[in-house]
Amino acid sequence: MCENCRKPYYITTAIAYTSGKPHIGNTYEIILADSIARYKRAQGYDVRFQTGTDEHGQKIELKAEEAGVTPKAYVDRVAGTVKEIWDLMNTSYDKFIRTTDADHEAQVQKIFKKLYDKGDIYKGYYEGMYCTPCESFFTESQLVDGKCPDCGREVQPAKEEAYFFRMSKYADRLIQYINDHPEFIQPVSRKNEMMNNFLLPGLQDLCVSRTSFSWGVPVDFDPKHVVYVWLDALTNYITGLGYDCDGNSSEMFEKYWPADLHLIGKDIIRFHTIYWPIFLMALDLPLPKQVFGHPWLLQGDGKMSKSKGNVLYADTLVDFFGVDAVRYFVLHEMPFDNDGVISWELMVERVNSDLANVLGNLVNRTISMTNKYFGGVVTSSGAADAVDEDLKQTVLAAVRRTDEKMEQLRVADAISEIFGIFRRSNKYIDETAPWTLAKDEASRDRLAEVLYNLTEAITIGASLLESFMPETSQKILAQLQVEKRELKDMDRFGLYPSGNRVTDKPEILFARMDIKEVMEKVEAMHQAEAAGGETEAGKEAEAGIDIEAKPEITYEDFAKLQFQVGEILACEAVPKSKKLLCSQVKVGSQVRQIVSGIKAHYTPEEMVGKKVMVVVNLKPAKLAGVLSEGMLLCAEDADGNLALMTPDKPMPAGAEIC
RNA sequence: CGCGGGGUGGAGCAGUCUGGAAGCUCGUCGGGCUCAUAACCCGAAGGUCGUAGGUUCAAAUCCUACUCCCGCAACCA
Repeated sequence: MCENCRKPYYITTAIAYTSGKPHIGNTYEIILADSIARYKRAQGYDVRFQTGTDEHGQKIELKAEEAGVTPKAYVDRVAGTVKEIWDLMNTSYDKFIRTTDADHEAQVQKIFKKLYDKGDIYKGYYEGMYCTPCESFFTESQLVDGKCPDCGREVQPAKEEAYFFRMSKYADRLIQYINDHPEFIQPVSRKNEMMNNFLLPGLQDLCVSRTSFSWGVPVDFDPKHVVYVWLDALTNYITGLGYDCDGNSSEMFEKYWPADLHLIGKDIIRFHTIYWPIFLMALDLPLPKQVFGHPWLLQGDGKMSKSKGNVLYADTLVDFFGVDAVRYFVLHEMPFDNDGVISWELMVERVNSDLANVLGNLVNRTISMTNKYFGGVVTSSGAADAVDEDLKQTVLAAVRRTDEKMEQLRVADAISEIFGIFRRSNKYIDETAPWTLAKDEASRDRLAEVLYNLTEAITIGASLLESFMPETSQKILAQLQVEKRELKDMDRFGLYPSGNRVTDKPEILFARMDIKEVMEKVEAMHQAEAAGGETEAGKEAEAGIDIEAKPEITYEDFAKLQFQVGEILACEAVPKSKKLLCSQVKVGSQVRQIVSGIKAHYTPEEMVGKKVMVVVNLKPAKLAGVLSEGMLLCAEDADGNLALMTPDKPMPAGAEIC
């Protein structure tokens, strides 16, 4: 039974990007990884579980600037928050790597150099259309009417020096590897996606350096370049083990590499199943055995928005429900390859029905009866009955099926199997009706046996639960006053020590919650945030919205613009577009067609008849193939809500605005 | 024809690859029980499996077209 003993098992999560506090969707991944890591340990593996943070890049540089701190100070703070949340969620990682760790950075530089010397990385040019004020490159297809999509100004063809990785060189080997290892990409549906969209059409070389920002690992032999994201981020999986590309890797690296499982979000599957394997091939290292792209956890009540205050964070949820309830929810509600949904209502429902009713109540009633009828002593009397068999078989089968599900990484299904034990146990109580047995002294042995079977079933179920809800598992076992049952001993029913005594004061594991009260508390919390002015939304409400200031202009500049009142005569949605409405606007004696991105805020019917503010001398442009001769002006709030500007008093169409 | 995912009883999902009596959890209604956290157990109602065709003895499942929803992309003049 110990065929897995001490076999190494290396599991990683993606490293979290330190641009801000991770929300519950990000937190899901570490919890999922933790449950797998714990289960593997229970199976006897010598597990190493690594997580961490990705701390470089332009976005962080900008965020730090906004916050008025150095990038390092900024990432130190966010990395601290990430770690706090990971710890709060009781995740059992062995290593928390940061891409700003000195040893990681040093190794990235060596790897970059080595691949350059080998000829896999070469210096080239990143070509495209460049907008100088925006400091951004765009491809032809991104341009709007030949101009910068951000600011609308002229762009110039430009080249930026950059280093590239020769992906094409290894493509055939990778295709071969993926075909030979069907289990490599999970779920398998993603495999075809990668093959058909990227590998088979031919791989582009990957840009691996940047000169446009400096917050990154410098290329040591060409210091105006910094290593661009993937070569820096992905290598954490090996540098965290002590890899050294000069051949002085640690023992730990030799032991744990290749990784058994990279657990990542479905959005970065491409990088982990194409670029990462190719980097490893270039370094002559074996490839990870499996990459699992898990789905996403989405908010139920519309899109997340900071200003709406409905972004869910793990620590907020923990305040309401407790750590294990949150762990249970995200693990159980997440389908294998579809996105899952989270909302306050669903959270309360799961806590009440699964945790309080099915599990908590079962433990409570079992212990209560044991105390009431036997002074807390659990005894196997041997007075069996036919109904016992089904209970035992259900429990033992659930153990096996949990194992099968975990083997397939179907964690949600594994938990359901465990809860099957508790559901069956509740039914068993009804079938045996202990309170009836208690009335007849003659059935005292039978009563003892029934309670013994229940206690045993719960012991097994609670022990299995350790990987998913460690604290709850411990609490239950503590109340039963028994050690955790090892996985290898779960092929038998009846190992609970006969004559053992359970606690005489059982505690409620999960209290039922009232949805109305919870929603009231949520509402109060949102209001407190808004009123406190501590959140960004609060500040906006109090002080108005600050937007990025543009350079001062002269009156001549201003006078170039011509504004007039326009009357909307007709309006219709632009076909095949999501945001655009096309209006016929009367300005003076002429009618012009204007396209506006306000479909989400106004219906075509609402538009008709409105007097609006029009920029009339803007060069006409095509939007979604439709000509637009001008622009309707709107006010926009921080959420992107739009309001058309209309005259305060009646004005004729064509009246000049000055 | 931009890419991808999805439409299964009131809610959330499984089943689709490998066609063969439509299933799970929650909710609702009725009943039972009283050890327990108004919890537990049993039963019932409720579904044209997005629409329309096709293949087949048989389609939620395979094929074709269409439609709606969600991400991303693209347009928010």
